[in-house]
Amino acid sequence: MSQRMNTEARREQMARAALDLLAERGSEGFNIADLAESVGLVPSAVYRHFEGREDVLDAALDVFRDRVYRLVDAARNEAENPLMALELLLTRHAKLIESGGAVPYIMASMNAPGGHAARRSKTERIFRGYVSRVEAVVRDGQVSGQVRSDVDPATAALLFAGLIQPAIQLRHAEGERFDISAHVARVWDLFRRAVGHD
Amino acid sequence: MSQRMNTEARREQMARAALDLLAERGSEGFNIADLAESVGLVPSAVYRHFEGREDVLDAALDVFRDRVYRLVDAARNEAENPLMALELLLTRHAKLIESGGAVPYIMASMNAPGGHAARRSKTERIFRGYVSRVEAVVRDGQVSGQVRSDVDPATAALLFAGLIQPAIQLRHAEGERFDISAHVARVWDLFRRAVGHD
DNA sequence: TCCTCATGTGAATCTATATTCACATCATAA
DNA sequence: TTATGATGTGAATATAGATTCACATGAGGA
Repeated sequence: MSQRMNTEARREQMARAALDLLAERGSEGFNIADLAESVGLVPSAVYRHFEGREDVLDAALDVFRDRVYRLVDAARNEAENPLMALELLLTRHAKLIESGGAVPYIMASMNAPGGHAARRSKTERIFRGYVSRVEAVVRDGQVSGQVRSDVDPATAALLFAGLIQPAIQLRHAEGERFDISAHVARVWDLFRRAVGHD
Repeated sequence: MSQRMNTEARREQMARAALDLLAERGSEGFNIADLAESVGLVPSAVYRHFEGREDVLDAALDVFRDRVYRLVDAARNEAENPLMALELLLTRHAKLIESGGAVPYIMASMNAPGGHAARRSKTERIFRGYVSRVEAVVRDGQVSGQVRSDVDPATAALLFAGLIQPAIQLRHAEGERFDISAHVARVWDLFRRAVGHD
């Protein structure tokens, strides 16, 4: 028999493992058997801790949301000023993508139609939460004078999200051949010119 | 019995229908039974014209690719100058998304991991083809002097793709509430400032 | 007109997964 | 030490969906 674990710890472990699997195969390729195996258990054991497949995906999304939001908040706290916060955030996204972390994939495929309605609306909320956090940083930038006041913060926040999204696709498709950090550095210059003072 | 049709016409019809279904439900939710019904046939009839599900998806991607590329080429031909070509292309993307056309969805979910390897590499090629067409327009812009020469065309092309991608997500999630044409107009100003002079 | 092939149909079949269930085993509290 | 509830296991079961197959039918050429 495998190592026993109380259900709270097991849920946590499985949610993280599920997120990793989602990163590799997407929700389409995700299945209970692989999840169970990845934590050294048998498929039926998953049902000791989750109501079913959707419940697992829901928990994985919670993990995802916490990680992403933490990433934004950390960048905001650590940087000296709002623009540097966005730059830091962008480079950290790139690093995560390079290391194959789960965050990037989900961010990119969040929009997949089909699938469970509740799951979709959850990913929608997560994305909006992300964007509104970035939007807040943009507003900070306007207060500090780094960002032009005629820039619409919501628009700039969506543009920021767009800096990384196509790069995620290419990275996923081309792997190492696509130097995402280098791309991000170049596109950051464009973004700064777009929102900053000349 | 349903209307008979020769296999070439039927394949074409089914490929288009498949693309519409993909737009609604994604590849995860796409199934042969619904496809058959949407053209007034019975599931097994699909196999008269396609080898199987993957073959259908492949054909749908061909339709998708042709439409997208045509969109870029048309914008390039119709506009007076490269920057206006990009603006026209962007607004047409927005229109397509508003009308619920299939193009936007696939563009957005193209990166979904999992799934058939051949299909993935096909979507990758399509995306790269799209980006390199946009890249060519950017180069034109540099030649004509509208785009700064220190801008990397590949980077700008990816940024351009990023203008529309997050908007697709929001549109998909929020529907009518998200005014994508208005957003696109605002983000275009940012893009022009990023790549243009002054 | 009659034949034959291409196309359409409905009923199987096959397969991958999720899910359930009866049973086993371990931790721990009394 | 023993009883009990929580966790893990392996063998069913259930189901959705793709795929196959034998048969039907209609259009067009001999």
